[in-house]
Order: sequence, then C-alpha cells, then structure tokens
Amino acid sequence: MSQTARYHHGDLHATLLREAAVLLREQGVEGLSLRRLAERAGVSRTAPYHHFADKNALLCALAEQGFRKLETLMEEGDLESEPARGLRRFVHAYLRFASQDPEQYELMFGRTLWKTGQPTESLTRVAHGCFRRYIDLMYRPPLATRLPPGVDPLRLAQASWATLHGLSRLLLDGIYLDQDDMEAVSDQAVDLMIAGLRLGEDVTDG
Amino acid sequence: MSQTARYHHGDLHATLLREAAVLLREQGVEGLSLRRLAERAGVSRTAPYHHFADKNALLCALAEQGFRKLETLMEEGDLESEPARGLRRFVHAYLRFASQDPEQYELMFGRTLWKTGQPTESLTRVAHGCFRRYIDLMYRPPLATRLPPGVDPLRLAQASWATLHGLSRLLLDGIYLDQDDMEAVSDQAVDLMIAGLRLGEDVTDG
DNA sequence: ATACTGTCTTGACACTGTCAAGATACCCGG
DNA sequence: CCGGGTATCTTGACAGTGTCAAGACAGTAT
Repeated sequence: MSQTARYHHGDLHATLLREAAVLLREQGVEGLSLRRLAERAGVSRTAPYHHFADKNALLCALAEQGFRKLETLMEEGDLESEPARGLRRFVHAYLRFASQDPEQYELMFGRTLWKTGQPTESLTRVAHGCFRRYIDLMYRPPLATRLPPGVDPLRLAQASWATLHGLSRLLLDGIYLDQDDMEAVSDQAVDLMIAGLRLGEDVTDG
Repeated sequence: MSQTARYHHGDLHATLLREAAVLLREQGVEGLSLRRLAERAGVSRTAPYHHFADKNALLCALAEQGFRKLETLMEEGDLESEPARGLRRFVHAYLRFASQDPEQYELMFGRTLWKTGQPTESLTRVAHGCFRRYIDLMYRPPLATRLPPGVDPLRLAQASWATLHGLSRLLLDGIYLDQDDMEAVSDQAVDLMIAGLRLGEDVTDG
C-alpha cells in the first residue's frame, strides 16, 4: 500500500531519465552508474534493463533530450531583422546552453556515443535534424542573399558550427579558456565571422 | 636468465608509456585498463603503481607526450614568408595531427583529465607552454603588424584556436563532419579567417 | 479463472581501480 | 665479500561496475 514498496514502479522509464539527467549534471558520465541510478529510483539493479537495452541506450536517450532543447534554441534564433546582432545573440545563447550543463553537452557531441558506443538510430535522426535546422539559417534570406560569391552555405554552416563548438569545448573543458575570457573571445569570433562575411554591423531600429 | 622471466623488468616505466599509447590509439580510453596494460608488459596487475600514482597520472603522462608532439608541429609552422598560405598549411597540419590519433587528441583536450580528473602539474605546464607558443604566432611580425585595429592578438589566438579545435572535434567525433568534407570545410574556415583579418592571399614566390 | 505478458527481483560472472602486506633483487657502505 | 636498505614486483583482497540467466510477481485479456 505504501508508495515506496509496491512491486511495479509504474513510471520507471521517465523516472530513470529524469534521475539520470540529474546524476549526469552533478557527477558526469563517470558518476552515472546504472546501479546507483536504480538505487535512486528505489528499484533493483537490473530493473533499468527492462526500459533501456543497455547503458549506451540510456545515454543516447539522454543526449537526445539535449538535442531537442538545442533545437528549440535554434528556432528562437532570429537573424532576419538584424543579421550581425542576431548572430551575436545566437552565439551567446549557444554558449549559455553549453555551459549550463557541460556534462550533457559533452555527452551530446562527445566520442563516447558517436565513436566508442553505437549512436541510436533515434539519436542520429534528432541530431541531424538539429544540424539541418542550423544549415537552414545559412540558406535563408538574411544570410543567403548577402553571402560573398564563392561561399557555399553548407561549408559555411559546418565551419561556423565548428567555431561555436570549439569555443564551447575549450570553455567547458577548462583549458586555455575560462568563463571570464568567454565574452571577449566569443565577440572576437563573431567579429571575425562578420568581417569574413562582410555583413557589417546593422543599425536597424526595432 | 630468460628475458621474459626476470623479476625486475628494468624498463617498465617506458614500456608502460609505449604500450599504453598503443592501447589508447587502438581501443580508446575505455579499453585502456591498467590490468590489461600490465599483462601486455608481462608484469603483475599492481606493478604499474610503482611508476605512476594512479591511472589519472598515467593518462596525464600520455597527454603530455601528445602536447610535446604538437609543440614541435607549432615550431615548424612558418607564417613569415607567406601569411595566408602558411596559415592554410598550418591548419592542415593541425588537423592531420588530430586525425592521426583521435583518442590521443581526445585525451589531450577532453574533460576526463581537465575536469573530472586532476591534471598533473607537469601536464598543465606543458599544455600551457604549447598554447603560449601559438599565441606568439599572433604577436610576432607577419600577423602582428597586419592585424586590423582593435583586434587583440590574445583574443584572436583563442578564437582561432577554438575554430581549429572545433573542426577537429566535429571531425573526430564523426558528427556533422567526415573526412571527405574536411578539406573543403577547413578551407572555408581559413577563408573566413583570412577575410576577417584582411590578410588577402599572398602571391610571393620562393 | 487461466494463461500471457510486461515488469521487477536475486544470483552470478567477468571485469575494473586501488590498497595492504609480503617477496625478491639490486645497490651501496662497511 | 657481506649485510642492510630501498626500489621494485608479487599475491590477496575489497568495493565498484555492466550485463546475463532464471525465477517471482502483478496486471490484462480471453
């Protein structure tokens, strides 16, 4: 009758994901063990295996959550009204996303899932969808019509994402960059991009 | 009397490092266990502990080796005679370094050592020395004298390294980028940088 | 009510990093 | 040459880990 003692948990799948996200954020992948997770959910060691094929599958699900969040961030980005300023805003938002949950970001883009383990088909789909949305930003009006000749939007998307990604990684891993440098460095990167794309700073008002 | 059966290995420290590098390259950090390593060196499970404080220390030593290699690569870089072309060459060299041994690169810059574990003092020193050498490239003649006003060389160094780093990571982790795209994307990144810095393509001969 | 199926459990196995104690071999002062 | 000290290497043990196999329980459909 008591809530804690019933045999069927009832909502274990969701509970595991929620609890795993907490554990990941607080302790990193290293600290995220299925056994500890099960214990936290008030369930036996192997119960999670009825909801996720293995640890890799759980991690993929976790990463997938992250990509969904990132995708909404991408949708909110507005480059149309003021390209340069919008770009700057987007970069800051991206870096904020990364630094709010470093371990999640690591999981999303790291080697653990994409090379060592096997990314779930579902994860792959969501991640690529996320990237496609980013590419779209390059192919659509504000940028697409102003790009210098000879610039392939796809290549530009890849190169600029790489910059964003590199900034995040260097910052999160805490080598060569720390939070104090971040604003100045990211501004520098945006400047470089703006100059390279000859966007100029726009002086439009609302 | 036989080589394999003597009690004191004689050169275990070096052997461990060498063997660990192989194991790292082939199997990644996940596959690099001290026990397996010891077995490969023909020695008992806990022997390595007399040469490295713990696994973290071993990994730090491994990463340190990587940074030393990277540093020599930095010294060979020549931006003086032809800045733009030299930059392009350097970028390619960097990416080649990264993709020749992805697991090593991951270890050098990844979260494992710099956040989760404790970077050795020695590792920190070498890594920062490596970065300083990169910064120097920005502060010295070919670039320093040609930078647009308002560009802080330090920020430029950080931002450009971030781009380099991001390209490497996206490539190595195999998400959004693969080897085939690489050349085009890195060229695009270099173009962006050159345009941003207003270096122009130099047409110097020998 | 009975059979079925999804969920959860205990038991076990092979692996991991690391500590404590003991064994061995080398090295240096006598 | 010899004895002790020290660096090196060993076995034993412990607490963790992911994962499989077999059994226990509960809800659902027939």
